[in-house]
Amino acid sequence: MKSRPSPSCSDSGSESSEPDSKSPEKFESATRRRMAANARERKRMQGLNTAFDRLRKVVPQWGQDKKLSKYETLQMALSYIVALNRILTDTRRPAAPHRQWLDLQLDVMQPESYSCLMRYEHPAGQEYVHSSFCCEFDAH
DNA sequence: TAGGCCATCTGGTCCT
DNA sequence: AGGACCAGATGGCCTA
Repeated sequence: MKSRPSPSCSDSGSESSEPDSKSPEKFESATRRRMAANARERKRMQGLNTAFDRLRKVVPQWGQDKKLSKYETLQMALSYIVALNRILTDTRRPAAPHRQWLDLQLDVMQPESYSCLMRYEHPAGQEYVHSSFCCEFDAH
């Protein structure tokens, strides 16, 4: 959890404009609603981040030192789905060996999609990291 | 130090 | 009316 920036008014809901123009009751009510809305928004974003974390776990990743950003995660998921779909629909190929997906993936991915990842120098140097994909193939 | 990424707040809009 | 969702603004943290 990060420290809260709280630009003007942390959790209190700013209501910076004319607090005197409302009755204290209304002002309090508005403040409570704002705080509740902030809490809901926080919870919603936490749920979204949880979903991103789950997505990161099932998406290929080179190296474990740096986790994919949200944008990179979405790009990788998209490319991954396309690659898997291609494996499934390509009738000319025999069942792909475990690592063949990488070739397919890089084949499918747009340069702008993976350029941010290429610093990992995958093939020669590092072993790409992915668990669920191999599990999928092991299961079949 | 600049730039990227992120968490949080906030106001607007839409829906129930 | 109130909740969910969204996008913009803001400021903190981290890395090159």
